[in-house]
Amino acid sequence: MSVDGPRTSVFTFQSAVHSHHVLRSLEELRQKELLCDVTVEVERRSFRAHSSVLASCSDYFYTRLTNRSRPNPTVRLPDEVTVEGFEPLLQFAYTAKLHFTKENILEIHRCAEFLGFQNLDKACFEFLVPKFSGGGGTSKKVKGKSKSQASHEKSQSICSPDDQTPETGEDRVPQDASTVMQAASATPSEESPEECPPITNDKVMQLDLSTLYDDFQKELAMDVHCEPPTDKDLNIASITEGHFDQREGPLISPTDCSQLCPLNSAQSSGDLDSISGAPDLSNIGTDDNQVFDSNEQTFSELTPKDCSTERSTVEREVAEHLAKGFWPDLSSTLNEPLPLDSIDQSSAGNGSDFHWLKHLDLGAAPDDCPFLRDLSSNDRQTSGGDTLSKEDTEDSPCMSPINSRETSECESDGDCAQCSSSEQVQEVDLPFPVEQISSMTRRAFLQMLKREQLTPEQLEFVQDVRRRSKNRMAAQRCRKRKLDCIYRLEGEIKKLRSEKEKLLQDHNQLKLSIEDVRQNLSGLCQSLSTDAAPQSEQLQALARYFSSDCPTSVLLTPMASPSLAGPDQDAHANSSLDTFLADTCPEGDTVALR
DNA sequence: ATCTCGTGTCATTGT
DNA sequence: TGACAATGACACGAG
Repeated sequence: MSVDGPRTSVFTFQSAVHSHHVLRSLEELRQKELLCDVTVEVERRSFRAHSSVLASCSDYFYTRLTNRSRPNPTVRLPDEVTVEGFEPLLQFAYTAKLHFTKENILEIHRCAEFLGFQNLDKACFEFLVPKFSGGGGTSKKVKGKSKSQASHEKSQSICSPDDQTPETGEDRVPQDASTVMQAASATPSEESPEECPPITNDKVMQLDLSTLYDDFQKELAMDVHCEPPTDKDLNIASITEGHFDQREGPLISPTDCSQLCPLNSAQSSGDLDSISGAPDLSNIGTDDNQVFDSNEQTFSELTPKDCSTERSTVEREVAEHLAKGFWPDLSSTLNEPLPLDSIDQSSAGNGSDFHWLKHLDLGAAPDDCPFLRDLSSNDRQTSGGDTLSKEDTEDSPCMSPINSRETSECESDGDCAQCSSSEQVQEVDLPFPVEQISSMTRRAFLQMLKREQLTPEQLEFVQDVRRRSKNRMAAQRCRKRKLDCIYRLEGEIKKLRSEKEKLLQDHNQLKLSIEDVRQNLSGLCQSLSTDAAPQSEQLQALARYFSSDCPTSVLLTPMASPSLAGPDQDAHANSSLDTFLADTCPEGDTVALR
């Protein structure tokens, strides 16, 4: 390995707002009908637009617009496309926001399918359409329920795939929506109207992939890193937000707040648990978002047992789904903490268990995230601040992994290690929140131990908690790395396979070329040997060679350069093959021939 | 009943 | 030498 000298760092500047600016400018241009170069006619209505935007969003427009030579074309859409379905899609193309209602979602879906609108089908319709057309349902994924409860629910909610709603006729369902699908397909008689109220007309949902950028408009995200860049480089532009506009509707029980989380694993539970202690999130929901003000109030008035004013489960699941879509790599980043030096030590008390939240600019947009907003409500209800009471830890699954989740997981099994750990928390009666232990810096931890004058029992417990917590996170990182490694290797395998494929194709191509050259040379030698009969023995041999499949080496000896004349040139025969080939063929072919 | 997957924990090793 | 991170191995619960 050689060292070529001082390493040159490569820096990358990436604007987090550029693409949004472009899109917004295009929308402004469209509104002013500036630079619009295409007219779309739908049901006798005309829409001016930019062909490049349409073509980039829709396969249909791509095909029609790229094949046109005439400037400023008019695209008349067939009857299959209606204004009701097309207008929101056009809006989406320019804003990344899809406004829809229960009434027009099917129409939009139909038009989107017809027009081949990208970035919508999987992310949106596969979930939303069956959701709305099926009348909604309750998620059976409720953490912490006893086995008997779960099996009871299972027996009630599971139905065969054949029961899927006829509107969709699709078997493919996103994994995260599978439970929804099952619930949605239940017959009305199986559903309690209190649990699954239908979504009414006045609930307009907004699929918003861009609004967050407004908050970042004056910010620039700068990734400065040395090559090679890694996936740890957080691109702020990948963060999007979800808007879930809702003016009325039941809310979910706070005791069931596991449903609020867009993630459906114990990990998510753990991460959400930690949110309750996050000061950054304590203000979530206090924003003056007009749409949500009423809900905030409703939430704050909720008692844990009061389900009468719960938000529609359907809407909640829709909101979850939207939020999940907005943070597509949220799950993948859950296990990946930021580098320690990137975490503000002042906020270390927030708990590193929710390090994934650090990937989000909560200060910029948390209030607009439906599930985070809801969490804040639960947060207020359950924790009420930094310190957690025993009641809190017992009642809500949205607590720290140590204090609550482990407790909630063990409802059916009272003597597991987690339960004993939880009980120990109560026994040792720590003078500080136990969730702080793992997130503190070592120095702060030691200072706290010194300050608090803990008993040996407390000390042992605290150190044990810290060790386990650190190890837990390390295990998560380790597994994430493993998975990343697997994915990377799979990618490399794929790449190598395609390279191999390409090389084989090249090989075959070269074989054909060789055959062509052989035939050409054969013909050439034939004609030469006819013209110069006395000296043509070698040429005839050459012709025989080129007309046969003999390996080149076999014929090296009789071969001679046609440029040489006279009997004494035999001496040069062997050495002149290269000259001959070089004269006859391009260099590449020479190599291939030999 | 069995398998798979995700996760927490422990023990060990290297830094 | 102690703290910590990484990782293999194991256990456990859920589906």
